[in-house]
Amino acid sequence: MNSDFTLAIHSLTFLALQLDRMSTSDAISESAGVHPVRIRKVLSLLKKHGFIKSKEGTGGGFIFTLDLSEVNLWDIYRITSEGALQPKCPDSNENCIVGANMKRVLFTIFLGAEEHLGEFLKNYTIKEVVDLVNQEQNSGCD
Amino acid sequence: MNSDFTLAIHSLTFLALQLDRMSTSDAISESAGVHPVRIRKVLSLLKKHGFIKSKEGTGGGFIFTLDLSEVNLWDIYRITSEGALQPKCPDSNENCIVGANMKRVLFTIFLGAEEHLGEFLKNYTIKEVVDLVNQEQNSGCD
DNA sequence: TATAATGTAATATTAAATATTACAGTTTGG
DNA sequence: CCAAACTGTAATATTTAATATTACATTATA
Repeated sequence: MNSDFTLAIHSLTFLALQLDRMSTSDAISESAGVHPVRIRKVLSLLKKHGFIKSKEGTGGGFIFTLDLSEVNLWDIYRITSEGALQPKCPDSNENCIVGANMKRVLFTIFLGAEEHLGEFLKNYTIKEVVDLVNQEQNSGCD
Repeated sequence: MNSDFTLAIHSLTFLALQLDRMSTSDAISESAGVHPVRIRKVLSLLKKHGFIKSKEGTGGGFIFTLDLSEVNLWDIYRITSEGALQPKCPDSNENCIVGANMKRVLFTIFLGAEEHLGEFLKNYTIKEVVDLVNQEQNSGCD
């Protein structure tokens, strides 16, 4: 799995603490420790789904559009990483009953696993994540 | 996540269909489409946990030691891939409240997610996987 | 109209997964 | 007892996936 999912969570949490103004991809990337182009890529997905809006030009950036408790981690997972749990099996031997069928069997099992994971992730909205971040010791300096 | 987990499932399923004799890493690797050295590495983990035993030398190989319904996918996951769900966050900015705390918050959430996933994986034993493989259309040729 | 931003494609770099090679140790059968 | 067929494991090479970088078009603002 790539880390688009956690980057999306990080970005939305960042935006959640700046609800009154736009944040640039540069600012978010500095917080997350990744390249700003990546932030823009991930956020363009979230924008498509209406979680945030963006504005180009001077004073532009990204800003939350929904209520913090309207966006949960399962929503974000599906947008950024659906199917990522699926193992990338090498082509196995079609002449062996195991090789010929294991891929499909695993696909079915992992599909169920992802759904199950979803039930867990639905329990966390961005609001909860923000609360957890605030509860942690380190209050940062900026 | 690497595919040691699915390789382990594949290997054990292979062994489950050859309960009366030893299977070599070469035979398993042909079924799974990976290098035999990798099979030996993964199986050495399963051996440590008593799921299988091995024998060196002519006529040697690997063989199941437990009942098929004694080994479930959560057992196998923990042995081969525990912690693999955890995202590998880059070092984020300690001067930002989000950057400074997100890593710990995500760690906690993903720990719970993995536990939750475990509850799902416990429902599948190797016996069930074997049944599913047999139910699939393609019966192989070997 | 210069500047500061997003949007996105193309390419380069880095890191992770996997394969390969090499070889020591074990068991078996001739 | 020795050659052949295995496992066990470390070291290295290769491939693939993730990420970063560059480049530049587009949009907005002052």
